[in-house]
Amino acid sequence: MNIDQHLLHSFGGEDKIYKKMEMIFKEGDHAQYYFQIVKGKVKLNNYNEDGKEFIHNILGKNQSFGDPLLFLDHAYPMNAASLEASEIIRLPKDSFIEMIKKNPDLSLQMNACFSQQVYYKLLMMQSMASQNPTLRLKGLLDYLKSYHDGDCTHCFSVEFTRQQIANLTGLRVETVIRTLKKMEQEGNIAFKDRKILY
DNA sequence: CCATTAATTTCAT
DNA sequence: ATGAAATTAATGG
Repeated sequence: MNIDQHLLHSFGGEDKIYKKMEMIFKEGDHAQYYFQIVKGKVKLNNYNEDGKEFIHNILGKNQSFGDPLLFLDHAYPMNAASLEASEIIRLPKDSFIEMIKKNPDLSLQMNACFSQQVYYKLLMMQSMASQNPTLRLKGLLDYLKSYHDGDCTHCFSVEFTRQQIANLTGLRVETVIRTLKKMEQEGNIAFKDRKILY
């Protein structure tokens, strides 16, 4: 979701600065704000029973996060933390609801966003259910590319570290490296420096 | 430069 | 085939 900054401000949205690696909300918290990134990157994650991290998603400029929880009476099922110094607009839940009531078109836009997210999450889930690391990586790449507008082959560059990719797919970093190498040989992906082009 | 962090390789299982 | 540990490369001050 990407809502006009001026509109957010006019309903009481405030700019908040987060330092690198700062917690924005954590699992179990009750949703109180709508969050939209102006600058920086945010990850949504969980830690499994033996402390390994699983990343649900990494969001950037003009993307919102956690908004589904504003419509539910549930605690957050995951954490949100900044990956780098970030600027985020924060709008209190009640004001957010007010804003939507006064701007019905937003409601429609949100439906479109949620639908899109559910759709791609479903595709992701199918890929992640596979034991085959190539399919998991391919699933992630397709998912990431869906956020990206352009549609040329091997020109979408993945700006994540190998470790982050591992945490997004539930694979080990070595497996990611080995599998990516294989995919490159098979022509599925290309490399520019060490970044993936898909 | 040195320190930190990421990528890759090695090695044991 | 997989992951922990060691090594090498890059990034940032």
